[in-house]
Amino acid sequence: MTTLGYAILGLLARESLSGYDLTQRMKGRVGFFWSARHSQIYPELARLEGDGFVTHSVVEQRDRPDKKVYEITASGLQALKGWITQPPPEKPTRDELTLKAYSVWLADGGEAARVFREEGLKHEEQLARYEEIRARMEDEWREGISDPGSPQFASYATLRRGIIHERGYAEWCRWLAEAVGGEVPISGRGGA
Amino acid sequence: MTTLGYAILGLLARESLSGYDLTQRMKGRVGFFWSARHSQIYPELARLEGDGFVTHSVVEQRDRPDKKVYEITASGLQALKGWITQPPPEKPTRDELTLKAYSVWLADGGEAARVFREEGLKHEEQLARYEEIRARMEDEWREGISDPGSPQFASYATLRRGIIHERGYAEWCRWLAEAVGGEVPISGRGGA
DNA sequence: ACCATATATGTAAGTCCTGACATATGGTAC
DNA sequence: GTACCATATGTCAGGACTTACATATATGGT
Repeated sequence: MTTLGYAILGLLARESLSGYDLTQRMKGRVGFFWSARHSQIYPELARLEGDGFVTHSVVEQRDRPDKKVYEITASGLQALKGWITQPPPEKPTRDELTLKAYSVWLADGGEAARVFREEGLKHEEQLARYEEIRARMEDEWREGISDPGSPQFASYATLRRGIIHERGYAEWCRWLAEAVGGEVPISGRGGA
Repeated sequence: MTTLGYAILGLLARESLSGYDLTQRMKGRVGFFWSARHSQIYPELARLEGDGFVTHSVVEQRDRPDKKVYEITASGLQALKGWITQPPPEKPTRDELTLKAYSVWLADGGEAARVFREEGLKHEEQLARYEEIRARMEDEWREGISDPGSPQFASYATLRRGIIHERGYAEWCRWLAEAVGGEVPISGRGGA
């Protein structure tokens, strides 16, 4: 089984979905640190069905094309449960921005500061979006997020991972931008 | 050009190295958030040479096989410099442990706590190794790490990224292990 | 003599993933 | 009418990466 397979099973364990729905879920990586395109999802669903981990039923729709709704089987649920508590194989971290930082000594300080400041902003924006979702979760799911047996708790847990990740990344970008460039471009302080 | 190509150029900009040396550098990801095996490095070196970004000279050795030492060219250095200050394409984050967390509501609390506690420990150990290197750097390179134009500074910057990453990851693992399992196995407290 | 290890350089098969190509239904805007 | 978009499902070519295969030199151990 591939990790993508477990990602799909993880979504289907919460609710039955079509390939199209799965694709939408895999795009918005909120609360879900994995992603895939439909070109990967459809063949994987076929494989999962071949292995007996999911089944599908065709749902006819009036105002849009028919769809295949996939449901997780008992066998699929068992496979998923077994996978969760197995230590993941450690994969090498590949981060292009950090790789750029490794050669930042060759670059112009001002230009480098601009790049790291911009990237830092992106992470701060993502952090803000996550914090917003967190506030909503803590407000609307008060019971769910305190019960480790509920899917709401699990969603909250991945969201916390996202928040910590973005916070750390943004902090590092700010520090590096400051260290290489110094001057922040407020109103009339042209660097030239 | 591939990112791997820039990774290699980034190393060669600091010192000339053989394919074997590059492979060793790419294994120990300390201060360097990228990795590659020799089976990727050798063909990439050939491509870089074909593009005129590196050149090699054969160095004969008495007590071991001869080697090809690669040197970055002016053209290679230019390409590298241009790449550093270009915003990196955003790639989806794929983290298998976080994906497991997304389905943790299905798992046994005790088993899940064990996994996340163990993974947390790994990150704490890596953090300790990084902190050790940091202490040595701050001690031995006092001038280098405060000069953004020195390779020492760049190494220090990537190390800081590593420290922040491991610290955040370990923190999250501890929190999650505590939330799903609670009881930490001290001496004689069998969970059965 | 034989074996393992470190050094040193390559190739090949297979997997995962991306981006592009491909097709079809029905609604809305012009 | 026609063009575009959202829905819906697929295939295919190619790139990046991993694992395994493959070869060669020299040292040190048994």
